[in-house]
Amino acid sequence: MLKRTKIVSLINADQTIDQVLVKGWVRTRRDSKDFSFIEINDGSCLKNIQVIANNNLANYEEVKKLTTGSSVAITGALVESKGGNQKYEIVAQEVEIYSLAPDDYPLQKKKHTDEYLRTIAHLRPRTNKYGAAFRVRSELSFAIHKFFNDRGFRYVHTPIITGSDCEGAGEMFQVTTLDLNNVPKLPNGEVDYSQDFFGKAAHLTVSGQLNGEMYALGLGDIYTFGPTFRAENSNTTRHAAEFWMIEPEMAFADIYDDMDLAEDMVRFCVKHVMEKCADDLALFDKFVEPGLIAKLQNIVDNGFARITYAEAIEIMQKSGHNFEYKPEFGIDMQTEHERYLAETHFKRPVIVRDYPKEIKAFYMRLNDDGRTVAAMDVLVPGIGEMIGGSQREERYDVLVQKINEMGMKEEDYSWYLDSRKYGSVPHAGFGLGFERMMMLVTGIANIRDVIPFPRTPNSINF
RNA sequence: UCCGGCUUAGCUCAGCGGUAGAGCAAUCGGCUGUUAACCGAUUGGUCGCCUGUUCGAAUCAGGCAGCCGGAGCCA
Repeated sequence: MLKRTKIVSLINADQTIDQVLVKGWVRTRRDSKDFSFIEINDGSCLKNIQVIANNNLANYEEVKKLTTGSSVAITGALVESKGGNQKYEIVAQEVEIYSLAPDDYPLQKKKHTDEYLRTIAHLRPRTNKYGAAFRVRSELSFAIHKFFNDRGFRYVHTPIITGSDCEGAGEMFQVTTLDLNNVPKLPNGEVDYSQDFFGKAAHLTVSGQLNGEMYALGLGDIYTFGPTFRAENSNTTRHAAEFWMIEPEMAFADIYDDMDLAEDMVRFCVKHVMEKCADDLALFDKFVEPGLIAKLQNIVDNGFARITYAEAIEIMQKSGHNFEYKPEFGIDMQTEHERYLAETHFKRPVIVRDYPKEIKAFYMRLNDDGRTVAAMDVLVPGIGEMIGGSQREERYDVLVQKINEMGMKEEDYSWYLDSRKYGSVPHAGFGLGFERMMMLVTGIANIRDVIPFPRTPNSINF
């Protein structure tokens, strides 16, 4: 019994083969006088394999009815092509038709808009662009695991459902089994969560960082890579309600180790995808973001610029550029500022560190100047903030003071404070939005197009 | 959530006060080792929804909805 061969193997074959079996979907069919050209794609690579179906096939009349989107299994000989656009083609000995796609198949042999393809997200993986995007997504995921694994980082699975409503990274989705039409109430009118599944209010995680820190302080170097949820009503090209985040955490590390790790990781992943997905990236370079490959090569070769927040403000003040919001020490940087730094001034990714403490989270380590914290953001051309990280405040007293200063409840963080109470060490980490790195690598400008089935406000189809 | 734009054939769009068009797709036919093949014919639309203005509305006005872009929030 002949085994199926994937098209990627046939495209890259080093010699002809007497008999092969390929299975896939018809992309296009062109009839000739005595035979028909059928292009088959099986998703194993961007390229199609061209099949010659001669009119001596037993079911040739059926073969001539093959439409775009139909599924077939073809047995035949892999031979050198007489045409100019491909090295090999298959001369069919047998064409088995699994299923004929009716004439209302929504994907045509032409370019569709991304907006239209979003309305048929269940079928878009059958297009060149989205096939390429999701092959890259897979390869980029693997690159992340490979990078950390090679460096001895342990992969930690932090919880998706969390009982702490104060992870401090945004609005949360509530998780409940209570009957929303008949919610149990306490005498004071508040919801009686003691009757809920967990006996208290529960939410979907917005970050695994606090949990990740606990494991770094036991295993040394760890990372998480999993889904994250934000109930923010954000309607932009770079926000989704459900996205994947990578959060490494290193014990015995400071902000400089953290920046090195972030830069090394991005450069490793970009290089990996450039090597493994060359055809797919070539498609993006041609149709999605002209200059993409040169941009990525620049990232691999030249690395990131590094400045402090104070220097960033100074650069912008001296730039003569007319900002809508005047850059001054103390402001939270706006999109226009981030874009100016990465796109106009440095023209490459830039790491900004040492932000004013007032605009950053409680767990970031207070610098010796007393007014900035050891936080760093990686700003990327075209995307903005791709990574946010920091050295964590390891001093118990300072951390408690920060918690109180920010009006948070100390008792809510008792387990987190334990890590500073017992054997506290300097440590650092960051969070990287996986989809934003996908946007960087593919040039795809909308986050909805780098997630298989994106979830955004008012949109949860498929 | 705020600001702006868009919504006409299956898809991409034109038409912008006088009663609906093109290209592509689809269907049929022709031609051809073709490359999103090519040539010809045919089919296909309550012009997003509701109200109003007008002799007359796809076209003007108001409301609603959906989508897109920008901003905020962030990853």
